[in-house]
Amino acid sequence: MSQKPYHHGDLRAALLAAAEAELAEKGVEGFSLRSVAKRAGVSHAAPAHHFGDTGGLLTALAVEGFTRFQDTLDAREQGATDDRDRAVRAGLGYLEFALARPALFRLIFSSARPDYAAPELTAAASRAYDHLVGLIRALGGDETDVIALWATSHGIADLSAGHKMRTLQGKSLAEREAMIRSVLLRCLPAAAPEFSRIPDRSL
Amino acid sequence: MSQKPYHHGDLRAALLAAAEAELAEKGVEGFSLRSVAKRAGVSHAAPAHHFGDTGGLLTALAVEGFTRFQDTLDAREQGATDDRDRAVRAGLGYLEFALARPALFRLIFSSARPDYAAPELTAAASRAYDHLVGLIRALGGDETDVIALWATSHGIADLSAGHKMRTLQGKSLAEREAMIRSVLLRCLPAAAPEFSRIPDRSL
DNA sequence: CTTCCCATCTTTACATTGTCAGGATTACAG
DNA sequence: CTGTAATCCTGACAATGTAAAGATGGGAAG
Repeated sequence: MSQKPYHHGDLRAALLAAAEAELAEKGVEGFSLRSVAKRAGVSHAAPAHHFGDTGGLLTALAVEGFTRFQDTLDAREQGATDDRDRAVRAGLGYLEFALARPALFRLIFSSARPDYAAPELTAAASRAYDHLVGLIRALGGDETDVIALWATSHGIADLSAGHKMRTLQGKSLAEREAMIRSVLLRCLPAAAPEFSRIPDRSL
Repeated sequence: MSQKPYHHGDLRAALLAAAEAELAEKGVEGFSLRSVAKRAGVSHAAPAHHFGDTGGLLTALAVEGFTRFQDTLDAREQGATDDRDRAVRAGLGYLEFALARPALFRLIFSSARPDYAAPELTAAASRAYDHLVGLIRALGGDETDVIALWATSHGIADLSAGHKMRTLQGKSLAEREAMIRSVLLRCLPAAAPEFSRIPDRSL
């Protein structure tokens, strides 16, 4: 049973792992379903039973990608000094994820292959969005503030993932973080006019 | 000579036009070279002589895409009241292009298929970047300001092109522009402290 | 005007890919 | 032990990208 069991046991998870590796190597545009099956050591038609077609597999992978995305942001937000710092850290997490897994980032944000009508995927995406809204609400911000933080974080992340923003690539990590911090701070709702020892959620 | 001349006359341009149509319909990920050849009414191997392979065609298309991108921004910048308004209009042009030609936008900013080492493409991209730097310089801004305006403009455009930012889709056009204007204004270098009748380029 | 060269385009061929249909194997309930 | 359904495989087909070799005609050299 250890060499080649006809029934894999947990092929679905194995295929997802293989798909993630394939994606990381070939990118979304070079992704091959048959190659994924080979990685998992299984026939080329095996994925069909679990995911239907290629879109189904990429949809499932996108769901997993969203949770990993959110995990990265959550990890960064830990240790924030206040709500303001927390929002900035979320933006830095956004970039960290895009640089660590650029292909997965592209899959969930810039690809037409996953089925965004799938309830699991819309749920995963909504969770991430709601989290962002929570960050802004804690600062007393409105819809415009949500757009500002999201767009700026996404822009830095997407351009960096595609190696388009060479200005940032040249800098050291510390210097880079400092620049991004100052950029993100502009996007947050105006700070309390006075030195605020007052609780942030006053309104 | 009007029915089927063996020599097309200007096949290269015809293929580029067909490729743009194909891209608009199928997207980058559904792009087919053979389908492009059919559109141009030519054999499936005809593009090879002019562009080498698919990457070559998409590279040439990306070059054309960058010039159209810049044209859209330039058109929007016309009629700006001052340098500050001009930078904001550039951002709105960024979005306008992404919404008008989402697939072309993805091709030049979020695809791995064009060859970004090709000198024509790097030149076209550099022109767009240099233009952005000029906008910020006119406002007395620095590198951080360039990143801020670019990232925010790109984020709004990319998320809108992918229909990810539903908040903006719901709004009317006027309301949408107003929100984006206020977001972009945050990214620009701090305004002159006093009511400025003074020429902007004083420094 | 004729001849020859070569850019242009076609035809043919092959490997790869996604998807479907049908068959083989195994787990599991009765 | 037996039958059923889930799981996985084999085989086939159309579409695709790419390379090789042939067909066509424009244009220069004589």
